[in-house]
Amino acid sequence: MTQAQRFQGPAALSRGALETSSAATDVMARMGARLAFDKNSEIYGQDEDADLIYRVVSGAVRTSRLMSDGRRQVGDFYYAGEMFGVEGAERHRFSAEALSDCVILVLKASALRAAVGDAAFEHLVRTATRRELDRAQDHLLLLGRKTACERVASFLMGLANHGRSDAINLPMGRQDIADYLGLTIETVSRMLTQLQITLVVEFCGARQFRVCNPGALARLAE
Amino acid sequence: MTQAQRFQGPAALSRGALETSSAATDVMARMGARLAFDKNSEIYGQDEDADLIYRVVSGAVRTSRLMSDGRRQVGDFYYAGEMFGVEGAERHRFSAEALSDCVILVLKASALRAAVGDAAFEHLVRTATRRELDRAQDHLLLLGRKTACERVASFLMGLANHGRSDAINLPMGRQDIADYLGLTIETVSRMLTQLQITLVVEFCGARQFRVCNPGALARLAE
DNA sequence: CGACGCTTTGACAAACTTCAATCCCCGTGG
DNA sequence: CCACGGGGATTGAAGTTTGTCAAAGCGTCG
Repeated sequence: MTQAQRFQGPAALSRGALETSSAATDVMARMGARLAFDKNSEIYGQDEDADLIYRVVSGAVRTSRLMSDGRRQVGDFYYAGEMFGVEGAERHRFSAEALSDCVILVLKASALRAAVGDAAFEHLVRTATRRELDRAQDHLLLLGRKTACERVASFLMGLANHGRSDAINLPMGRQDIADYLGLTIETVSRMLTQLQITLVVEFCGARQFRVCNPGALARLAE
Repeated sequence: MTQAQRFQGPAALSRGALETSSAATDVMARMGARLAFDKNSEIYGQDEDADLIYRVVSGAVRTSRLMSDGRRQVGDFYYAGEMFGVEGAERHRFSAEALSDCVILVLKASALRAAVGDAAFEHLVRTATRRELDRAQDHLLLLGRKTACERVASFLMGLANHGRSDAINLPMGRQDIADYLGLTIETVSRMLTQLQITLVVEFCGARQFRVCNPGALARLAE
């Protein structure tokens, strides 16, 4: 919350695909603080206490870890409706930053626990941690064994499966994609043009695309 | 347990660094089946039910995931005293294989739960899942952003910190190391000789080494 | 309209992989 | 005890992929 900009009144909930249990969702909407973060501002830092629970209302968030020389690994991206910062740990191992200007619901873990009960809270933490682990393990295979083209294809497919509309928006810049995929922006860019040339996807502007050949994309992503 | 070779009578517990709570450890030793696995045999398969809890008695274990064309990513290695296969999920996302001939304690999760109580069991699963996630996240940075040399150095340092003796044994072959680090065996080999030439480590045979310059190793590993 | 930031493209360099040959243990059998 | 055989490990040379550096293009926002 180091960079919180302003409070906001209650607003309609967005409905993400990876929603948490509705009881916890309701409690967060009712009791949580609605904070606005500017693009690229830090939501929580590496090694900070993990005693808060976050949920994206609007905008998008990335988690990342830095090496001392500035190399960065992006852990994951979170979109409207998704919970983040819940990994069952005392302290965060990654920091979280706003990908774009965004609104985040924040609630103390202890408050949520009191509101929904121990069992429901434990279950929520367990589910969230589990989901983080699953994603990290998929990510491991991607970083360890996939080619640049496969990585980019996997990434686009993940986004495409996430949203349900035809035209898919990229909320993040090339540098964020590159740091997520373990590549450079130039390589990401080249692979994107290659996927366009081969008619797998089509871009209208740098931040919006459509999948033309889902089969080919899936085959490339493995 | 598809490849279990023979049952063994109770034996003294080994004491790994990453031991589970002693209550659970005792229960596993008392109630768990002691199974022997031959080198490279499968302990559990990808997408198998995760209703068993495993603990390495002797030998070592790797978890891995295969792509359809044979590329492999090793998730992690587990040594004597360590628990594995506990990720809080319904099904395993990685398979587990014996790195060497080894003895594994196996117990049904439901039996452990009944024996130690719900709270202790939940805590154990939560802790184990959390540890998996931590390791996966470190691994992510390694695969996404470290050079071949840094990866090998990180790997050797991890092993060195694990054991406490001066001479450290490598229970796995070069192919396993390569698949863990997202490299080829040749690159691993080259980096190992480079680390020897620069007097960071010293090998006596392909499977045993000593850290000569811990500071340099840590610096390389970041 | 102009400036700035982000993205794309190109040429070149470096890192890593591939393929192939050789080496080195290490256990086995004479 | 020593020679032999075999699997894993190392080394070398060449090739491929990806990264680096630099320039140009494109869009957006004052």
